[in-house]
Amino acid sequence: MDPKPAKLNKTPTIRRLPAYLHLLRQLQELGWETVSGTYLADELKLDPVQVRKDLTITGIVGKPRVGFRVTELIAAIVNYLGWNNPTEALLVGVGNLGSALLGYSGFQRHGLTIVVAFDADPRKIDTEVQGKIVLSLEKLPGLAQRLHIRLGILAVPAEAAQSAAELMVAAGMKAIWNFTPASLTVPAGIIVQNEDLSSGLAVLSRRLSSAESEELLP
Amino acid sequence: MDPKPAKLNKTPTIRRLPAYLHLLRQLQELGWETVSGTYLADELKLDPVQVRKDLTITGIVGKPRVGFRVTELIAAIVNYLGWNNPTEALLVGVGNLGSALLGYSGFQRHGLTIVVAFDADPRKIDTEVQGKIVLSLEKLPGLAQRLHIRLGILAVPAEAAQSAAELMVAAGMKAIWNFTPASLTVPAGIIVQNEDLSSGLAVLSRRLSSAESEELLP
DNA sequence: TAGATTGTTAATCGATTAACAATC
DNA sequence: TAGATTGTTAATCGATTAACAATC
Repeated sequence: MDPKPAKLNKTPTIRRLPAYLHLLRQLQELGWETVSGTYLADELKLDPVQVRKDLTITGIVGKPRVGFRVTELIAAIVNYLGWNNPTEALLVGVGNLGSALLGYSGFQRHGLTIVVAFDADPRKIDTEVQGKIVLSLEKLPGLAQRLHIRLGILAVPAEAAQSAAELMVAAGMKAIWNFTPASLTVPAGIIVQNEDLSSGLAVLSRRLSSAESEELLP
Repeated sequence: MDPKPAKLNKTPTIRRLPAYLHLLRQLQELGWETVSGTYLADELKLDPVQVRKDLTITGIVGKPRVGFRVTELIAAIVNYLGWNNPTEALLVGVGNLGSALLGYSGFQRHGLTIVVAFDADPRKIDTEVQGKIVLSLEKLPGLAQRLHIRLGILAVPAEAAQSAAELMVAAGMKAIWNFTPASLTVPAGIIVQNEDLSSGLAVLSRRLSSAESEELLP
């Protein structure tokens, strides 16, 4: 028994796993049976040591001189991420971004299905967007509980984010995937995963302006 | 002159700046003239020391017992990120995600305008999506050069990502904002910023399944 | 003034990278 | 076998957190 309970977070590694997975699936289609960590590193512009270390998290061991079995590695990553057992989610906010998320086929491939969407705008209510029905927000609590949905995707305007989050929590959501720039306040134990485009844009903007100044004085 | 040229990367700090900015703008609307780092930390669930350290990157200094001037801080962040001088971009791939990006008003607010979109699908060509004209990919090189666009947003299917990226580079793009799961190979000096939803989903999935196992054995 | 808040220096923590023995 | 590749231990690097003097 450790005095400190061992964090075991490994977020940077987890973030890289989908890239490994994507590449491995391509290799699998090409008929590769094994692949070396070195090769994966090359393709993904990563350090080979980092690749090997990352892959240990899945529990897979490779063979020296040979590498890793492609099929086995794919299964291990998918399993580690829980992408083999289906998760159902609801979505709140059917604007531009919300509609795109509704129709995004990438989620399906990772075991995530958005089963229903909600919006406050009467013109959208009871229509279908991307083949998914859009309901009034009032129906959220009842439906969420009946369908045992515990993941909510939040894509409303920033001003509406906190109240929508509260509605979600009251309706039993255990996790909120927050696509708004708002910082949500939720009870302890509720998972909030922020996915904000503007932080990516911030990094990109800085890199662009650094590149510019280097052009001038190289 | 340093022997090592000083990295000065600070990506984690840069990623947090948009959150400060969003909150500061809210406070400004409420009429706040000054705000303490402690308060910002509280609202954003960050460490106060981290907030103060982050803000130093903008060059702004606060007053003990008072805090920071809201307007000044907003201006400093906007300026640091280069969000006050407009950037024009083109977008390739007008699928679900591409359409959402075309219509995403958040970019506008950060000085980024998508001026034109391109797609390979003849049914989309010469239509308007979100008020933006969609052109044939063939027209990209000529138009990009004429308009001096140097940022390309990539939202095509993964299989088409590499060739679209090459087209962009050939047309003079200095940076590619890559919304596909593909790992792009580009010449040295070209900036690639990956923005992959699946890495966010990976983190969320792990957090969800950890939470589940804790439910069983608390 | 007293004390809340700042900016900075030092300590801690975690992730990446380097070095290397094991092995197929 | 020889050597490419693995897994692991140690060193380095960078970011976060703690401690604290300065100051309004």
